[in-house]
Amino acid sequence: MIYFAGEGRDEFKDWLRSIEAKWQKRWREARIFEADPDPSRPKYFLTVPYPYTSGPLHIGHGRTYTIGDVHARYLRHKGYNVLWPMAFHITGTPIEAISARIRMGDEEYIRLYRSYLKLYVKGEDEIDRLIERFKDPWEVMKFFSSVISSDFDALGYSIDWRRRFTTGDPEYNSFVSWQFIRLREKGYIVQGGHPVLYDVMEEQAVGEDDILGGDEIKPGIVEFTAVKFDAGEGRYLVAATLRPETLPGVTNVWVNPDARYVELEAKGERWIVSEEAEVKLRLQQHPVKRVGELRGRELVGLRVRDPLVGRSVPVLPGTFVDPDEATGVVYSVPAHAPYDYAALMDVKADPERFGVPRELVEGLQPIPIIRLPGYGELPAKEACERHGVRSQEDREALEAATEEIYKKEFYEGVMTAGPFAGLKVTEAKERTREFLFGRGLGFTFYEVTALKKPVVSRSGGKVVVAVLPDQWFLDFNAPGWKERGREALKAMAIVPEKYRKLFEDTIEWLDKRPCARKRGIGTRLPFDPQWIIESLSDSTIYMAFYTVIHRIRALGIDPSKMGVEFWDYVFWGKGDPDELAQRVEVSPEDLKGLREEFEYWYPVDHRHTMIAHITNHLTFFIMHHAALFDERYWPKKITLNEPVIREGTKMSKSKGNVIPLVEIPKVYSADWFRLYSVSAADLATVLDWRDRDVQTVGGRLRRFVEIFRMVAESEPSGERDVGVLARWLESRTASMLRQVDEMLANHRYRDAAIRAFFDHLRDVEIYLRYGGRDFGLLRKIFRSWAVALEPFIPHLAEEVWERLGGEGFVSLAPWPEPEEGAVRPELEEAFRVVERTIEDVNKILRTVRERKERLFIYLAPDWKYEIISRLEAELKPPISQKDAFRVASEFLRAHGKEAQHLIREFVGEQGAIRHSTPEAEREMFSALVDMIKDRTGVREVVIALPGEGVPDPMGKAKLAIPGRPALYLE
RNA sequence: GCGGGGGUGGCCGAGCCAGGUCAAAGGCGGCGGACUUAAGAUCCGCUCCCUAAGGGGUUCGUGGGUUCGAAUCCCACCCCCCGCACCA
Repeated sequence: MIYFAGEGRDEFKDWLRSIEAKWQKRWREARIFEADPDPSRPKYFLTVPYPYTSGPLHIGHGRTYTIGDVHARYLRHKGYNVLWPMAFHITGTPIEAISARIRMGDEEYIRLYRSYLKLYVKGEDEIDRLIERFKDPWEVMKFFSSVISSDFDALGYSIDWRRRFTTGDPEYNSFVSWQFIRLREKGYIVQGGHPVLYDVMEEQAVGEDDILGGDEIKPGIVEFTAVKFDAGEGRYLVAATLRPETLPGVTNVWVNPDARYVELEAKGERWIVSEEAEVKLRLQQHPVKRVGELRGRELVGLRVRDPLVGRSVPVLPGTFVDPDEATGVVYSVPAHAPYDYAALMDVKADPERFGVPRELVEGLQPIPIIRLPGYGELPAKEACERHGVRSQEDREALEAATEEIYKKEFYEGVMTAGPFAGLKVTEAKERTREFLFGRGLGFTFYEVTALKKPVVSRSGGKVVVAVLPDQWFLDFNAPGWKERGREALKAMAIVPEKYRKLFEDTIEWLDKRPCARKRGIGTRLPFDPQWIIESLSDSTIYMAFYTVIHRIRALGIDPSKMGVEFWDYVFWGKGDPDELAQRVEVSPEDLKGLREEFEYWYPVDHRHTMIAHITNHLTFFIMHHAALFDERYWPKKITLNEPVIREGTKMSKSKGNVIPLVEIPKVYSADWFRLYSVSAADLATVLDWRDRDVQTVGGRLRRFVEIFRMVAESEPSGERDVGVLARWLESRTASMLRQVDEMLANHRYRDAAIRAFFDHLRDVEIYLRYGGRDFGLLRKIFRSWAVALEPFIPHLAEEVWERLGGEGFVSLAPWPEPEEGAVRPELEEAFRVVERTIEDVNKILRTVRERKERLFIYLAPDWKYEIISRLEAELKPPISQKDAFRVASEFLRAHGKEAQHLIREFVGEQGAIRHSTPEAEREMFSALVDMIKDRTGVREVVIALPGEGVPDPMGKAKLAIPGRPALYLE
């Protein structure tokens, strides 16, 4: 029979793959996962975020989608009409950037994409052809969405593909336009200034992946405080600092003597800054005009006045000053800034060398203004000494010293001078800024920060910070929005619950968020079409789009005719459907059908994804639903899973240890992967992909198939096994069905997979080895077992189901509900009693280190079970000996010492004596004699039932207690 | 720094919310055995320390506390990981 596993490993894998392909085809042909409204059944709308189609997915994605699929499949068994749709995300810059780089001939990228293509297509020619096509972003997206959907099919995901779309489709654009128009009407969208990284050459904003060195140098934006030092006659030397609170300690101002400075006309004033700063000021929306140029050294000796305490200080030369950092002018606080301290000492030591008149610097002394625990008056001096700073050229040592002082003073320092004396540094900093800004004496100056400078874009342009004056924002702090968001969250289930706090905090922390960019793929802002809606902002309520897109397409509605009224009607039920129908050129019935389908499926019952999405996507998902929909359409539940790592290390492109999803069915198999990825870790645990463990799961899977083969090929004898082990296995099956049901309902996927597959497989093995061979019974068990296994290993389950004569697809079979009384706890406990006894025997054997041939097992007499039942019924911990003796007094009278011994045992264990019924224990021991022999290695096992007169040379029998028979080995 | 999550036996990892059945599931690794010409696969046993009969001792980051009883609750401390945005 061809579908059975062959002998070798590869044959088994081949067989698995062949049945997987077979069932995938059958599911597709029978369209069993296409979900349509059915008022007769409860609906369940499950979504997992659509993938971004810039490259192949990996097993981390696979874990998340598999969990979603397991849940969808489980709920179909529970009678739900389950909708699980999928689409593809193409919005934003990455896909466009890929094409741009391939067009530019970027070797690194071409190599990367060739390696991706190799996963899917054969032949260098074909790869070349595709790379050529990838110069068009649409082709990138088309290719990857197509292969990703094949990957999903190959893993057996039960997706309704009719609703598939991409976020670049015209219908989607119309939908997102509606969303933004309505958000704006509600006052949730505002416009304002916003700093961004900006390529001076290309004259456009850049993201991290547009920057050379990309993710390694971590480019960012930092806020300096520009401080205007009055040079008289309307001229100001504009210094910039990260520590405005140190202004009271200023002793001088530094300029780089060799750098070029410019004098700018700004708001009726003259500002002096470095030449490099000029363009930055302009980009940051300061209208400036160059009116003069000068060398840094020309400024030396100039006296300027600080705007806070009004001290007159000289301008001095500092070679450490970088003209390309902020304004290229810094003020000096030698008491608290190591650079300033070192530079000041340099100048004072040898003024001539710096071309400074001695009298200009002679009197300059550090001015302490911050008290710092653990330091003296001059923390900067101490830090310089500790780090071995010899001059202002010791960059490395100075950086270290600066970092030390900056951090310490920021968090621990207290001002001792100036208008904010007595305040903490953090507070003084804010107050100083307010003071300066309020009086026009300072402003925020944005600068690029990075681990390595200079920061240059991939196209070679210098990257600076620009302020966009007309950036569009989602204003999460708009009146009422957050309240609704909090309410929505409150009503929602979060699984695992421990992540709820993070959602709550994220909602609080949300402020204005830029929601559009000038580049990339996506939907244009309807009210300002030069902007393209940013990719997280256009993916917040798209689950609603799934409910109708397939119908819109089937009806052939022209996207350009839809307009806001169309979506108002579909989602809000607003407007006159007859009139609208005419406008979009469909029948009123068809239009109403759209509305009805939306109403049927909404709200989203369940969204599953990875925890990384909490602080962005998922919170927006909640917020936008809160903004645009009625309470009854707010999402009901979010479940989350941690990521996947491999052999203890993170997967990353650079390490080359990423396992692409497409390889899974080739190297392993769909069911194998599914079973492993669900059983190897809880939702809240990082899944460590270990090949050793994966192999173990494969081995178990194979064992399952072998047993199934035996069962399926067997001729049912017609004779029913009524032995205790058969009854035990039936009970185990019933309890498995109950437990797995409950576990899956509560998203305990790992526990469910272990119980349904591994534990139950072991039970079946035990039955086959030590019990009977009632194949009729086993067939029955396999049939309900197949349903419980179907969410995890759907292909194998279908095979089992079909082979055993199940009707239709097991994927659609109802969950088997065990009859009342099908679970027999006393049998299951009796089995455990036997297992524990085996452990005891082995412990004895190990301790005595002697070969023993024969094992006597003496079971306790009925009256001992009666004592225990009585005590259990009447006493709860803490249990005193006195109470126990009182409760069991009649037994004490009847059985004396032996009863006393038992009661003491009970008190000692505080009632925790695990046992079954006398009948079950006796039957089970008798039935499992062979298992006891196998596992202990003794040749003969004698089960001594009470009163049977079995020899008891050591008088052990009286020590027997319920759940723990007495033992004698000889 | 702020916010969040954690620290369990050689390793990974359950248990902790609802304290007792916890020397602590399961897997991996290791050791021994069965099977086999052999290897692999599979199966069985063992795998903190002591122990010549199922016993005892010491363990769940560290130190205290609550309790008849703590891996589980409380306090303090130490250490690790993640997020801090306009980016998918």
